[in-house]
Amino acid sequence: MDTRDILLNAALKVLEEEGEAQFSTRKVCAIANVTAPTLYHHYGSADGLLSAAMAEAFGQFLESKKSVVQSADPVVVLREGWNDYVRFAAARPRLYAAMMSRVLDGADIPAAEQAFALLIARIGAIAAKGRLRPTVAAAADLMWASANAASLLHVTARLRKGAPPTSVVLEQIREDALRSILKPTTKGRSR
Amino acid sequence: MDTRDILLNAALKVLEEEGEAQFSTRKVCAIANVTAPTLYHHYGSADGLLSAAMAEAFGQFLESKKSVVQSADPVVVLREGWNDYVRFAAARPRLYAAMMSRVLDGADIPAAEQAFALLIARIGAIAAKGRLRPTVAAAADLMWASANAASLLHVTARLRKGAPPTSVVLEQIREDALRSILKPTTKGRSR
DNA sequence: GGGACCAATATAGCGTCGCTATATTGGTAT
DNA sequence: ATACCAATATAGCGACGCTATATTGGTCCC
Repeated sequence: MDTRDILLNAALKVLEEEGEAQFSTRKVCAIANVTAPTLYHHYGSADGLLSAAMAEAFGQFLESKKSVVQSADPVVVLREGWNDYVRFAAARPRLYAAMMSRVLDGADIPAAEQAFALLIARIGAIAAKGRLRPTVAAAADLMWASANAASLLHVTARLRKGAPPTSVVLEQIREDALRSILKPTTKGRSR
Repeated sequence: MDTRDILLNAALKVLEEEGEAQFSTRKVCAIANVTAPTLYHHYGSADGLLSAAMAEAFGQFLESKKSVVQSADPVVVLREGWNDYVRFAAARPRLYAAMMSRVLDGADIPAAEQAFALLIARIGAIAAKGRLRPTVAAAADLMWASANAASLLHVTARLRKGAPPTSVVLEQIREDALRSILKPTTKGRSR
């Protein structure tokens, strides 16, 4: 593993274990056993390293979403993608929070846009089968919003008296969103 | 207006106009025409001032929510509260993003907890009329998540090709959430 | 093989950040 | 008047992000 990757992994480790607030170039350099200019040689700035780490996280996550699902039913694919998204946030809450903060800050993260594009493609597949009720764009907004809503419940457990969301609530959010974008066929929710 | 309020307003100005990333004690001090120790005398730390500013924003917002609604129907009250929440995020996206980032960072913000408590109280009023389907806690999670989901659509317009969410999508999110927590009476959604 | 070149890394230090030890002011109570 | 205390200022510390400069260690060309 070359120095560039060592730095990236060190950054991801800090983000995942301590959160963005504790992130610093010095800490990353110490973990990577490298001096400051090395970091700047490879990543240009602290923000550059941060962006690269987020992109890497988003990229890995995207890859897992692409590969895992293998159903012919586009609704199943969409649902599993939703589950993947929320599982990711639940498993690595600090990293998810950092990514969300960056999105909120208005930074453009290519991997995030690719993930959104993948969502649109998957919803397009549903539309192609004539099973979509609203426009693809509206449906994508709805599904994306609902996945983030569910993720937020995981990450902000503390605000809500430390209680993690029940699986019933999570399924409700997911199925509400799915139901509202799908045409009401008899086997609307294939479960 | 005393020095304490001048500092608070300066902080809110920076947050609203430049975002949390540009926030610094020196910048706030410069705007307030005050030196560093004055800030620390009144707020203890940069984080303290930030928290106070968020609390103030949340407090104003909470006050508007308390006062505006005046219906006897608790469902109407809940819906208007939801609308207020989302309108706030849409009108002051940088401030909303900063607040959300702090919640994501795990800080405990009394005003945010009060807002959540108010939500629980309002849902409790619905439960008292026997119109609630799930538990109050589950319903609160659902409504809170859906309001933040809708707010996120406003704030993250850039990620989604710069398109703000359509009012149709926003209403869909809101009514989906309401429908899923209310018992299916004939006049379930009073609209 | 011996320079020429260039990417990679180190040393050292600049400017700014959050924060604080200390001093000075100005009002208030005794 | 004096003592006290809240409020504000001066000045400076340590940690931060970042960079000017120097040194290493390959790789290519002749």
